[in-house]
Amino acid sequence: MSELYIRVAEDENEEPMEIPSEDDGTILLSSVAAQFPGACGLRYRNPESQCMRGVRLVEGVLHAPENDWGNLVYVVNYPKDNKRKMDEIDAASAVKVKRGFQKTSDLIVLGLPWKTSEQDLKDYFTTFGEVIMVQVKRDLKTGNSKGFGFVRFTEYETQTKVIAQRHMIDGRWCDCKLPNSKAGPDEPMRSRKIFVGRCTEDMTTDELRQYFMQYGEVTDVFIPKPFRAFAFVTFADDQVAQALCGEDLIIKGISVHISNAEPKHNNSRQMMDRGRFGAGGFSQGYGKMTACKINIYKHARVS
DNA sequence: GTTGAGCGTT
Repeated sequence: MSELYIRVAEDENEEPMEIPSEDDGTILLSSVAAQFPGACGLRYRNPESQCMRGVRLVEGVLHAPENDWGNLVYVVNYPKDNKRKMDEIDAASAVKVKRGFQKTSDLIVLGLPWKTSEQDLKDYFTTFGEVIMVQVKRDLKTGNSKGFGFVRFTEYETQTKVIAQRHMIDGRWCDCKLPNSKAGPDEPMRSRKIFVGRCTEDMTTDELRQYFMQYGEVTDVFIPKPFRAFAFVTFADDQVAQALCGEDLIIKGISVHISNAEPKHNNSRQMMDRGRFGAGGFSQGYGKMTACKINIYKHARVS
């Protein structure tokens, strides 16, 4: 069995994507997750019983049912579909967050007509959902609009919908985007990187990547050399990283402890950037920081 | 009194 592709889809009715197998006929979970970030497994509909069946997953490797992938379309499993142990609830909710339940943030509205008022904005955006706040940015002296403003919705779904389309406001096409401005008080600085304590020397970056993939897209794994019994894992989504902090996870039978990765202190540019957010680099109010610091100082200096 | 890609006085 070699150079095989199996068809995988997000949902039974979605268009499948072909995923390559390994030489031994297995499929790596990482191959699936490369196309479907956050995927933690596969399932398929058994043609005989018409029931959904799970695909065997061992150490990040998916095994063909009856040693033959056949011509079926396999469906991606995400962690939120799994029954989870209590101590994994935080991680599961992290994925829920990743899959839609998120705090809203201010959106910048670009291209407003000069005449558009805040009331106009509110009237327009209320047609999409409940509006918390609108602003039109103006010249302080003249009071003239600068042609852009901000809006914030109650529901995250509304925000998603509004970002996805263009808007005709008072006769001009406008765009709503996530601002690239600095993290404000409503959007605290959050690391996408976690500190993985109590690692053993036989854990490889690949294995850590395979393991943490189940919680969300992993963008980096770093194991300091020489061996220092900890590692760093960076996720694409900071909320996944944050939700894992404080967890004790079992990797290769070993209980590792997850905590916040302290920002590096040997980079002047980062120090400058973090200055805006306070001395620690993170916003106040993170109860888990203490445990995190203890861990870091106990093990080693972050470098 | 103008303008048309951008990024928010408090």
